[in-house]
Amino acid sequence: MKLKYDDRLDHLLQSAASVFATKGYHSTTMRDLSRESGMSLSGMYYYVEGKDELLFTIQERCFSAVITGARSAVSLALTPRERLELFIRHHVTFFASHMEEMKVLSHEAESLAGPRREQIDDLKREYVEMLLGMVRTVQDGSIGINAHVAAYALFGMMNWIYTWYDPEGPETPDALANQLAQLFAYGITPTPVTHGG
Amino acid sequence: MKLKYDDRLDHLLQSAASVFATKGYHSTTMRDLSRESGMSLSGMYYYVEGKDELLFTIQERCFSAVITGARSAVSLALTPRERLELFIRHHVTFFASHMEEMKVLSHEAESLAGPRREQIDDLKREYVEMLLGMVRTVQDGSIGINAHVAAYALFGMMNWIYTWYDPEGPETPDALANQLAQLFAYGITPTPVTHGG
DNA sequence: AGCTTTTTCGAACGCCCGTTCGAATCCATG
DNA sequence: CATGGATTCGAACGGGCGTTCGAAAAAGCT
Repeated sequence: MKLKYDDRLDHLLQSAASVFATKGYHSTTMRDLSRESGMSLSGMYYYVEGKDELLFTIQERCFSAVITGARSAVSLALTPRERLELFIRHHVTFFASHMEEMKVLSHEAESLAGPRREQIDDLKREYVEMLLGMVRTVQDGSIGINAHVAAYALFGMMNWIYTWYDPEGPETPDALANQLAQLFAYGITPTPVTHGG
Repeated sequence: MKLKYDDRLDHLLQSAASVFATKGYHSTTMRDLSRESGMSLSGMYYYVEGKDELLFTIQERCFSAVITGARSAVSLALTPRERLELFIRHHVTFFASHMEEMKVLSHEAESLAGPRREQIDDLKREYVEMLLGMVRTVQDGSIGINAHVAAYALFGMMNWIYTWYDPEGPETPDALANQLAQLFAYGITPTPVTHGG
């Protein structure tokens, strides 16, 4: 039964992500996490080095999943535009179905320091580079909006989700993803032709 | 010399905004603020009730300035589209020229509690309602992107600025504002006609 | 059963936090 | 110079924080 350990760790990480998302990393105490996870205060230290390793592991696992998922989602695209659209839809639906972890990833980006912070920043660079490439390809040399500006604007409208979106509300994650993809491609102006998707 | 008091308070608020923006509200200690402002630890309490009043006042002043500025910027518009464009340009340029306060406003939205939190939330509702109205008017009954989704997506791409934009960098605040306005209106696809600005 | 390894946890430690308070200092006036 | 309100601040308090540690308990093994 070596699963026991991993299960307990997963449970702790899940509880921690939930509390971090609600109260914020710095206002969350180890005693909060103890209460939420059902473990004793000292018991948690059997699974984790300390509070910051908890945050790091949540962010690292979540970000890795996002990147892996994005690569796989995008791989099916036939055109640059479709690649971009699939990237957006993956990011948004992943976000909507992992709100707590994604909020912790987005909102607590500056809460880590040292090597752990750098490791997460490396993942971020990788992910940003991925989108930047797609934006450049779609723009294809045309000068209009700077690729960096466009990429960060897109991340902004996608990551801001955690401040207002309710997955249980009227807008399904898929519908939300579609609207953001369309908005980024064509703006609020209603598209003349909705291209299959 | 009654200006002395107001000047000292402004100085304290400015220092606090700077430190809050850099370290985050909860990781900032009153001793940090004492060091940055040059006042003594206990001396600050002559000007302010406590740490949370400091955050509240920063947010309240900043948000009020944003709303007032937006109203005035928008009042010159001739068409709904121009209203929206002026709103965006005002928000982005204000953001870029008050990065510290705006970061504190955007990033520490959940750091207050109780009546103070509610008062800031009231301002937020007012501001969101303002944009929502403009979006609806521009859309003019067309069904495409939900107005709420569009409005929050726009706030997302504008407020995300604090995570990546460097006002001293190659992109001037005005240029950034133009690009975001264009992006929201027409998407990444280069516009057939760039309308004045 | 006994022995070893894994897992739990109560109790405590040292530190730093926000805040208070009374005394010291400043400073415009009489 | 004397007076009194405005302003500053050193020192301290109580409390909560992250973390540690050694012993207890549970689980695995022969």
